[in-house]
Amino acid sequence: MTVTIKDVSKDAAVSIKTVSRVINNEANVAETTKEKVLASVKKLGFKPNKSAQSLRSKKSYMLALLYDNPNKSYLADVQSGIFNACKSTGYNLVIQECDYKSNELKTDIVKFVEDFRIDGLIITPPLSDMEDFLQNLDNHEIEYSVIAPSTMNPESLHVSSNDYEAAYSLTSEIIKHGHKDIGFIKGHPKHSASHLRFNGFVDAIKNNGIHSNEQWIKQGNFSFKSGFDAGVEIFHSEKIPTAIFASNDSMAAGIMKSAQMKGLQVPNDLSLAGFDDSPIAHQIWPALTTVKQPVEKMAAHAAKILIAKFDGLAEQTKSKEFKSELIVRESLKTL
Amino acid sequence: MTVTIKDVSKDAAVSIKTVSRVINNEANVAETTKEKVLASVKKLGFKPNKSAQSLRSKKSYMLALLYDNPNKSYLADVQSGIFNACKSTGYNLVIQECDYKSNELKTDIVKFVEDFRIDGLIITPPLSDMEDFLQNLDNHEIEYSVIAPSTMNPESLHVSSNDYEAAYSLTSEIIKHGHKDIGFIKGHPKHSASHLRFNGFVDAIKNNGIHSNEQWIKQGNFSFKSGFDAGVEIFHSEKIPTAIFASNDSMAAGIMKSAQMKGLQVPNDLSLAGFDDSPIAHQIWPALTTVKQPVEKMAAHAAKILIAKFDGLAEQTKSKEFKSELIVRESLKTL
DNA sequence: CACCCCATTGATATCGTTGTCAAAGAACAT
DNA sequence: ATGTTCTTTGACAACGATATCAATGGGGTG
Repeated sequence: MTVTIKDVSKDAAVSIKTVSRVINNEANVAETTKEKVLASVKKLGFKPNKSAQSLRSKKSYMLALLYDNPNKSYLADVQSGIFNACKSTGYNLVIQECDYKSNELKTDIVKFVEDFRIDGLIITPPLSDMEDFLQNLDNHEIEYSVIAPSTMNPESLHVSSNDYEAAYSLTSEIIKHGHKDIGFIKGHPKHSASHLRFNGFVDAIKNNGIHSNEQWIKQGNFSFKSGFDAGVEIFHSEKIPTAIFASNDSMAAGIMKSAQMKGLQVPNDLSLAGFDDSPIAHQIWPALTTVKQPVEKMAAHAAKILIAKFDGLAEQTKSKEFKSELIVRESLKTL
Repeated sequence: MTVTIKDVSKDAAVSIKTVSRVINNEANVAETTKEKVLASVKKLGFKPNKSAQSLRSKKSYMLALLYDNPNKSYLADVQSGIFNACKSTGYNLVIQECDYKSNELKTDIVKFVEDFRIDGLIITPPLSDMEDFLQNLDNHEIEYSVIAPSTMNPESLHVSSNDYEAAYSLTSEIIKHGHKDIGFIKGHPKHSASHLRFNGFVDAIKNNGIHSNEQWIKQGNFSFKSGFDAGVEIFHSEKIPTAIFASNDSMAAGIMKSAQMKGLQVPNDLSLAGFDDSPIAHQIWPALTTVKQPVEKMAAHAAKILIAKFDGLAEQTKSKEFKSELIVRESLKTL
């Protein structure tokens, strides 16, 4: 029926332990025996039984993705990246939704990891921005890898993005298009990305000698509705900006809705920019100028560095920062 | 450290086999012993080790979701539903992307199931519409549950939706709003949903004594771009319809873009309707009239009937049709 | 009362790996 | 040649569940 390690050991005329050594890449196996074993493995089409490995070695070969209510397209991209990274390694992914506001979050997650014998966690914003949450994982010696725009702990496994620089250059691009009256919608205050993007905006404004108007800077929370509401407020003031930079595309779409309801034409009366290049960015008209992050690649890398650590290959795959790409579309007009 | 079945058996003063019987809900255990065991399980916080169970019983406790390039929000909803259904049962989910056009699809999937010892598959359109693919699974005695608008084989495990009725009533709604010149954008021809939705449209038109204009009926493939292209074509003709019903929201958004580029105002110059209630439906302005399917619930049910079959509870959870809900928003105007 | 049957229970083998530990042999130093 | 160390290998136990099959005992039947 199914081929076991025993069959391979017979075929290769070595002990089962030696086969085990070979398939686990252990040291101290003679090159010739190794080849012999690998030949038999290939010939018989042997695949180690995950359950048996897991039972004996106390590893589950399961990673868990922790998230709290991201937009669906971000989540899908993250998952897709992780799955691709897992594919060849024998690891699997489970998904765990969390509530970052919950008081029991810390204990719940520790319990979750223990109950399901999860080998490691992949953590997305805003959970990745909660220092005490990560500290607690450290205390319990739970392995994790963080996907976040910035990282407080350079020792930890992480992938980051250059949100500050991207926001800076997108703002510069808006200014280059002749805009001087620029509004900004902040993201969810618990996400470090929100602050980085805002800081990038503020510094670009300053360095270009432009005065920013407090009235045009609104607090949002990354949701479509928060963008819409911010738009309504801004368009209510006596003077309105010629361009608005929203911290993500959903909010930018919300602003576009409020603008259109007010009779303002994008981009003729108002230029708009978002962030993330989510599907909506090019499914509305005019399409949004935005910033595209390689989310899928980032997630794949987050999984890879975690798995590399388990397999003792930590030297080869390390924490890394990924660059974003500016995408200029019709929503940004030259004045 | 961790509590095993042995600890429970000691605590409850029974054999490990009896504990096993209790946690697996086997017959022929005296009520009193059962209670005794359950008390110990609770007291010690015992959780069966999945790997050991899996190794001995030859079940993997893993379901796989098969999909081919759906939109991300649909995929996220499906996953979320399945995860919820799995949560309490001890089953896990892995995701497998497929290419329905691939020649090796059939053998690849059989190999995938065998390699990973997947217990059962959950299959989404358009894979669920490929008769020979499903037949092949049957031949290999692979268990699966299908999420699809229609089902050719009433014997199979499936959840379906009432796409025909929903399209019929949405069309009727459009007609009730005074429209007589109505266009239609078909979905991807490999999806049975496309035909059901189209048939619902055609029958509603006919039964209301309205003449349909072939020029306004275009083939799409569910993508934003195909909707956009269809719109460009339609708006090119001498007479344009007063309303267009697109087989999904992405295509409706595409039409909206082409309309706006042509200077047509939605809904004043053109009413629009979509299908699916994807996020974009209410993130554009005017928001789309559409049909909402309980995707998450459907997916959860698909997982449940599969798991119920494994646990020998097939009688309790059966295949089922889910009803969609009409959502009328601003994109539909009364003439 | 003897007999059989069926419900209940347990002792032990088993699933397919990895861990432990010891043995054999090669390599090197003395 | 001898002792020492290091590399390579294998026999067997162990991981924590379920499967097999036999034992026990209470209840029903003739």
